[in-house]
Amino acid sequence: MDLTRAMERYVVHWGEMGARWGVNRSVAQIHALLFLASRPLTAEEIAETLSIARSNVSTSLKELQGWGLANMVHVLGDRRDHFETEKDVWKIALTIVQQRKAREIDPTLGTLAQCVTEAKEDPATARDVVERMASVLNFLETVSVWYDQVKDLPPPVLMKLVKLGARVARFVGRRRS
Amino acid sequence: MDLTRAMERYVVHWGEMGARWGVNRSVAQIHALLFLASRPLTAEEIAETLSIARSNVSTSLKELQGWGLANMVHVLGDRRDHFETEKDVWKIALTIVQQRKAREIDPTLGTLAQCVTEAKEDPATARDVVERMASVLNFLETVSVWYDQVKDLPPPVLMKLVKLGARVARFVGRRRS
DNA sequence: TGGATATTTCAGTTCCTTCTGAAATATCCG
DNA sequence: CGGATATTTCAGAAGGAACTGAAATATCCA
Repeated sequence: MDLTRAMERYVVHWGEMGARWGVNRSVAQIHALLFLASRPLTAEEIAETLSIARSNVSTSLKELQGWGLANMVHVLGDRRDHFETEKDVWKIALTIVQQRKAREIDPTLGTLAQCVTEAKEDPATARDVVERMASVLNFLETVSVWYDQVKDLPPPVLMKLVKLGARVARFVGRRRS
Repeated sequence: MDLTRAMERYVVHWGEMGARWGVNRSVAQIHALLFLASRPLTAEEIAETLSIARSNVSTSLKELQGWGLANMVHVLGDRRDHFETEKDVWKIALTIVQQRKAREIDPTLGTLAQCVTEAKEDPATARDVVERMASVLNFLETVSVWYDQVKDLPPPVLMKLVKLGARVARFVGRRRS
């Protein structure tokens, strides 16, 4: 696929952003490309457009599918697999958050809970240390519960919630200043 | 410093979490150690406790200070620099978000704005492509503005906001089901 | 001032992830 | 079936971030 200068810049930047957040650069670039593309793309096209090896595209697409960020679709009369992605930014963001929560936060909750339990039983671990561990656990649990409660809201409602939060913030801010 | 089993596990896990989010493992481990520690630590102590090179600790501490996540303090009668970190999890979280926003989101807003402008002027870039770029820009701007409005709230108020959001979510959820 | 202690810098090494190209496998269709 | 096309797998190469140890620098105090 031909990329205009602006599109190329977008894709490259997205790749860099991904890299900074622990996402493979190729994976992030491919996702950006699929997001911009006006039609599903074949792996071959992706490889050519981004100048990366065909095999790399194959692996990265698997990765994206695993994250729920790319779908395989078929075009009538074309044997090849085509790929597309969700175009609603809010939905994409929610998917990413959901995945990272499931893969990283939830296991962390488990580990931290164990650490706290173990630390409590161990007299060698100072009380204040245990309390700090517990405060992190509590923080992550709070954020986690909150996420589970808002995650199923449709994007427009979510948007309103955000704006509501901002309004409350302004109100509280005025009272404090 | 001596680490109990639970503490060691905590520190190691935190290092791994950091690595997954694009934070240097040593940096994350050091921050976790300082967070747990009941008193400021010297670089030497940190190096020994974590079994990493003294020079590595030096660099990592600089990094943490740059993020506003570690402070140098001095202990009476001790020439060496000691380091400590904020112990309030909410404050730590806000600091991290703030830093990542400043370093990554804000520059991205600039780049995206340029991409959109350029794409709009370029007839070779399809209209729907420009619109998708713009939707990402808009999304990041919304989140950004929201953050700027809530970032100065004291943690307890923030906590209430989160709970309020959850309540609204339940309410909306009930109406929809 | 000079020796001792503490810290930083940096070139080179190590380690790990990512990427490639070739081969293997799968799928399609005449 | 068999040739053509498409996809995946995987061993090795490349590249880059992180780490180390040694040397340089800074700081302190007798």
